[in-house]
Amino acid sequence: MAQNTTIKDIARALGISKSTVSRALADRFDVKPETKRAVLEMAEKMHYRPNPFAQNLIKRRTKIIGVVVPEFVNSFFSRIIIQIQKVFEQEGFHVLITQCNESAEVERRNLQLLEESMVEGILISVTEKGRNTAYYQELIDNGTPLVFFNRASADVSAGKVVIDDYKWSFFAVEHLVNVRREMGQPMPRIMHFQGPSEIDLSALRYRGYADALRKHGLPVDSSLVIRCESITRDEGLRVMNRCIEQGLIPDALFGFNDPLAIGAMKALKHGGIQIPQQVSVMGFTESQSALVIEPMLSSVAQPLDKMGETAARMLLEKIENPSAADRTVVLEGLLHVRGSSDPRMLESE
Amino acid sequence: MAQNTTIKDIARALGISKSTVSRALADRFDVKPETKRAVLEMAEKMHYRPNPFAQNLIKRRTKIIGVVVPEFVNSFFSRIIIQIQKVFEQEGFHVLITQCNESAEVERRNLQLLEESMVEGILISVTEKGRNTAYYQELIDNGTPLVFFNRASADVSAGKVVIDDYKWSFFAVEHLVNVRREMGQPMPRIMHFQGPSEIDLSALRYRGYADALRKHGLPVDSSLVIRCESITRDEGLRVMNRCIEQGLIPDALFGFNDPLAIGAMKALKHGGIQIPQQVSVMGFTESQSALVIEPMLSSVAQPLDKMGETAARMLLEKIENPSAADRTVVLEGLLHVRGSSDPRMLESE
DNA sequence: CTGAAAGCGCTAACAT
DNA sequence: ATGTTAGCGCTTTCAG
Repeated sequence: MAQNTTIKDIARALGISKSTVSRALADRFDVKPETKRAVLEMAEKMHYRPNPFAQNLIKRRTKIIGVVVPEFVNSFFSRIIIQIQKVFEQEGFHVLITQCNESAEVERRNLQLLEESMVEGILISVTEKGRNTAYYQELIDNGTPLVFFNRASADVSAGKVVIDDYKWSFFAVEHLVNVRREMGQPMPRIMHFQGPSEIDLSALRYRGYADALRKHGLPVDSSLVIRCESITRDEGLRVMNRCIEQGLIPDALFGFNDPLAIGAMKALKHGGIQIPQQVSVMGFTESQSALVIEPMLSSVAQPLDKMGETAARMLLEKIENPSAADRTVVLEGLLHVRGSSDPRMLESE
Repeated sequence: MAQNTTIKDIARALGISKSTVSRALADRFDVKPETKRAVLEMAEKMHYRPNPFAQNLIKRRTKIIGVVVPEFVNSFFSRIIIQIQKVFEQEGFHVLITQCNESAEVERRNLQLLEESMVEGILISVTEKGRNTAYYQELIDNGTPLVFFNRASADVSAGKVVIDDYKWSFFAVEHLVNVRREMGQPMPRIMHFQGPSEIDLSALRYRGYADALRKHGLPVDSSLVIRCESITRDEGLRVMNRCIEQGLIPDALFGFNDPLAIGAMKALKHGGIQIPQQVSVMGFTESQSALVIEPMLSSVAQPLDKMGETAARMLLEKIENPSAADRTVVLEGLLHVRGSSDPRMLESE
């Protein structure tokens, strides 16, 4: 950060006042065109760069927004962030990205960090149900616009961009029921690897699962609902291995997310169990790896680009008009049926 | 961004001068303990938050550093960034992250953006060979410390943290030669999917490949070296499919990176070719998917955490002492041999 | 059209 | 130990 030229330097070099320089630089109408040109030229020549801190101090704007995500090694949030950046950089905003490794404590620290940086708004996908709810509210009350995306806090009134997890879980499980019935199993036993209780979505996706079973006249058997402690491939592997040990082999599996489903597939394949002939597997939140595993994993894809862009625009609106109403936008998902659930899809892979 | 309390407000509330408040807040020794306590209490009560812009304006520091990466959907850079953030947040810095989608033009814009934000330093992994070299140099000359990580620009003198791509490519290919010879092929034909010419590393990894062949008395056959246009799974699939069509089936394949290798595996498997019995496959820059594909992909893992931390500390050093010498740290890789290259590894999967 | 002056919130001499 | 003053770089009245 070398010491830069200031408007004072330009003023002195041109023998005019710094107010005029400031006006010329701001392209105001009340400056003689020649003066304007002279200033612009000199500014160029002297490599003038406005000092954003002096500007912010006056304008009371930072032109920075903050993003808080639970993780970003899974490409899911990375893709959303790319869109967010695209929107905000177009509007001259900087984007401060923080991630909290699924820790509510770090999430809180990140929010504080952003608050201290005087961000003009925050986009957040929450880590744990409830833990920082009061703090989200405090931020909003203190005048920082907040928009939730993907994982929202039910207890806070703010802009939200989500997909209907309940609905798409329902569809996913309905597909599993149908496909197993078409394979000649009228009463398929469908297992669910449930997400951790700290994540709101776990309950939602479970409800979709349970209601789909009920709709099709299948019992909701609690021994087929297994609570996972984390949502990684390793956990999926571990949990499914335990099931296999106990002789608990279902006809289909609906995983809370792709990594869990893929881990389970690994365990099943290792145990000599045929996918999808013996067990149909379905993930959620389609990942890169869904197309790598064999057979390819059926999953619910989410419109990540749209989610990022919608959330970004919503925040932008809130920043420009703080009294704008809080809206909740529900985006559609997309059920991708592949070989892991439906034998008919195997040939095309 | 609500209008916050200022030190002036605190001073007025306490009937003292704002300098004293400032001193008390800065925890200076020359303030009466009671006064200090009173100020701190009042600050707390009034929800005082220092205005960073006023502070920066005086201190001439932004406490922001910028990161520029070519992409971050592949978890590779995400992991490095997490470490970078860890180091800098501990030191009270903010980290501005930008990604350029492998576009040199966007990279340049990002650098300008960071420069305008008056970042105190930049960590960069370059997108394209040569394209912005002059600009990197300009930034350094203008006093912005710059540290390259992973992909460095050979033409610029600056801190660098890399792995020895030549060496580890050499090892990777040597392994392929050995494993094929142990399988009874004295003169294995080893193919290389080369990275795009715009990436410096492409040439390095190719040299490692070629030299390993030479060392073991194998010819470097240019028909076995295929230049890829991008480095995605789809490209790997496309290129290998073309090879198969042409009846060009090697005994082993060394991919520029994991996605290319995985795409190739997909094509080979689809073509009914046995991995590793007929073709041994080796990737580079170990990815998540290496453990998902079957058989699991042999690859060279890079110490991402260490790379992030080392680069961050190097930049920190440069910021604190601009005259510090430019060092280049070469980190060790790790060759992970798995079932995609070595049949003996298949059982343990 | 332009200059002088005030002030954004804060820190740092310089006084006392 | 505290108050006074000046000033960081910029914008914005207010005069002319």
